[in-house]
Amino acid sequence: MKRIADSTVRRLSIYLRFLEEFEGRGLATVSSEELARRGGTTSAQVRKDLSFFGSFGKRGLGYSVPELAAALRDILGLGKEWKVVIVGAGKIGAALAQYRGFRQRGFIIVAAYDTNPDKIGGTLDGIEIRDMKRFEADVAGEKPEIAVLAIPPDDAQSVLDRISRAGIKAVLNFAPLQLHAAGETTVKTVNMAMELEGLTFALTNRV
Amino acid sequence: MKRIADSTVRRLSIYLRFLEEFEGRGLATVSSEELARRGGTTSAQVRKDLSFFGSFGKRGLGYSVPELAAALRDILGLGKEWKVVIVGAGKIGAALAQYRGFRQRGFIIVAAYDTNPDKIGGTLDGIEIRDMKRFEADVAGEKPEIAVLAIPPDDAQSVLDRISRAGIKAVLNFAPLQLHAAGETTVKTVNMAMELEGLTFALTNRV
DNA sequence: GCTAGTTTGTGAATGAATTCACAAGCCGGG
DNA sequence: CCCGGCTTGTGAATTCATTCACAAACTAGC
Repeated sequence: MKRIADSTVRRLSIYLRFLEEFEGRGLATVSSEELARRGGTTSAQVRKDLSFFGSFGKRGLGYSVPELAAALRDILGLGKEWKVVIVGAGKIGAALAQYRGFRQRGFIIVAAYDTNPDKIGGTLDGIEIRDMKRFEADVAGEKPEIAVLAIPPDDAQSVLDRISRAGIKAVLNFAPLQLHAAGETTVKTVNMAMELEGLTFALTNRV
Repeated sequence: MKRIADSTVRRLSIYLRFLEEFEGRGLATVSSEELARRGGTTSAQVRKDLSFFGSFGKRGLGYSVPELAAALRDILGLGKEWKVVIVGAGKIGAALAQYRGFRQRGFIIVAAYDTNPDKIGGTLDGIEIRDMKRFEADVAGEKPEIAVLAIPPDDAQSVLDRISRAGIKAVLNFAPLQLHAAGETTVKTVNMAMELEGLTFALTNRV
């Protein structure tokens, strides 16, 4: 398979969000022009993005909303449920545990892990907080596909290695730190400090 | 000023993080090669990124750690303190309020806003939760430069317009939604669902 | 003060992503 | 069943970002 750019995948997510809105409103078809307007891009971009995966529209008509939505869900791997574990039951972990967007899209949070004895045994919005000591054994049994890393930066790299060795191939990292993924593990980092600096750069270097 | 790519600005943030680590360890100089290795890029990329802003190194020697750190702080607009308001005192707002990385980098959270009477008057990690009704008047007086938008998606666009009209030119958006910025306001969106879909795409379309 | 060994800064070359532009295909009306 | 009006899908052109490669500049050692 041809390599697909990250930026393309991000846009597919955006298109899917609008398609689901249109689905809810019962619209039957949509044009690349309409999707582009909503998503802040161009119609050519929309068509090019889709063309990497096939041909989903009808000339003169546009795209069937439910068909394109289904195709995008399939492309993005949202056709199945994914099991997620949260590593780190601090404030960020807590915010993520209660985030409704997860379940809505088929992400099932199976457990949270921490090393703090005061937290272990408690719950986070109904999700069990387990001892990190059990991590490897639990992963071997439950086989979650995705880990969310929400711990302070100091231990983040070593815990990532542990997650990776346990066999989890996808990690969403919230530690404010550049992590190096081992083997075939994919890491996406969400870094608020970096986004903020993007803003201050824009404020400072205003034309 | 020549337009600088987002990707360049992100890398500058990363370099700065390493430089601060080196500063803490008392290292005097660093080469583009070393910065590249840590940041997961190439030495040519590091030098090119810096070259957009000037010439900071010494041939044969590398870069002075404190000098380059200072230059990057200056470029990224971190030389001053920025006042931040949090709009939405839910779980995400709470997680952000206690995030130490903010203050560390000169971001002062002046207040949080909400419409829920049960929350108004309370605090979030020592930060006052105010009635959203006061928003415009407060902004006119306190002049915060940055707003963090942490509310459910339904009202996000209208609240963004309100923020923008109140005169705030930079918004960090956590609502899972594509927002359209009015006028000269810059919006950066952090969207966990989108990042997760990047991961499921990678898991699904593994080569 | 000369030489060997580094490392920067930057044009030129390459590679990647976006935009252009238009033929091909579809619909609806008469 | 043909025509006019749309909209897709996609090569070609363009723009943007990264990598290459090397002269210029510096240090250290002798």
